[in-house]
Amino acid sequence: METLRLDDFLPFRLSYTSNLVSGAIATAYQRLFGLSIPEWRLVAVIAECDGTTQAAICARTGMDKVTVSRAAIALGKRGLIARQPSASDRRAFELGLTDAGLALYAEVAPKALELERQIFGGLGAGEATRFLATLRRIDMILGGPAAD
Amino acid sequence: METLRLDDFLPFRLSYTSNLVSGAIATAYQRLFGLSIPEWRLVAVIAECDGTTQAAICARTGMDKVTVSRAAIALGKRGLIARQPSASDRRAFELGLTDAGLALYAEVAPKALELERQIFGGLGAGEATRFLATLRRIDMILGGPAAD
DNA sequence: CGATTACGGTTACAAATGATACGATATCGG
DNA sequence: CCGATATCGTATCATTTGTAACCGTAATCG
Repeated sequence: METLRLDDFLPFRLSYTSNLVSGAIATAYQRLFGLSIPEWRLVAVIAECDGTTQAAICARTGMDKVTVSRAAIALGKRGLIARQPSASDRRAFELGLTDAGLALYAEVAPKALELERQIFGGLGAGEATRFLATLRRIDMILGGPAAD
Repeated sequence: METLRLDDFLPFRLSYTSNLVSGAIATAYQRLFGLSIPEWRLVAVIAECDGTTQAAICARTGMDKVTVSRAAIALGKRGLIARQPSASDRRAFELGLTDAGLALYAEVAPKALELERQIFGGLGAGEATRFLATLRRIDMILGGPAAD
């Protein structure tokens, strides 16, 4: 019989490493830009897709809608994003980066890529690519047909 | 210039998938055994290594010491683990599974392996192995020389 | 030894996170 | 149209999670 060793138990290992990475990222963003991880994610999504709504961000990132709401309010207060009432749906806001937000993004994005390179650059040639592909497969197994 | 896409950004992807897996595991354990993830981890570690202390569990699993303390107290109250004052260090407890704890573990461990198989069994032949190896490499990059 | 410092574990407190309920609008069925 | 139901975002509340202070004990150093 196959015995259980926590060190080799994939769900544990995955959580462990994810916490390590998230912690490193979180402290870096907090220190450099005063952004929490949810806030940084909002900025990134809005930069990629101007005019999205909070609900769309939830669907895309898996974040809770209240987490997104709080991050949006915080970013709005800091003048980094603008929240325009949607014309087609008066319940929703269309989110966009302000000039300040764009300026911040211009700083944050390269830093993000650099952090990624610092952490994952040490992996072998195809290793990072395979790793990402495996993560996506796991998403599909768990999330059903979703996963982008 | 290499552009940033959140969907391909490894720190995000890793966190996303980890949350998915942890969520699935957490609900299963809660429903089947009334165990939180920290509690389940304690049971697993103690089963593997009878007589460990809480500090050792922290070092091994990366959990916060107060999380471990709470889980230990809860498991003690449920009669699943025994906490014997250590002979060599009167501050520490040596943790061991009671008969009830052993019985629970005999149920939990196979279920854990089954869950792991359900989630990761769909991966290709060497894929899970490579995935685990990559996780360990990331741990080493971030955690310095540690990582077991 | 005696004092200082470090460590194991708990407690008390603060921050973050998620579940629930709500107001407002939108959509659907009759 | 109008009522029932679903959705967007927010606010409230409970739970979880981490941080800082604490009590004992151990180890270190003069």
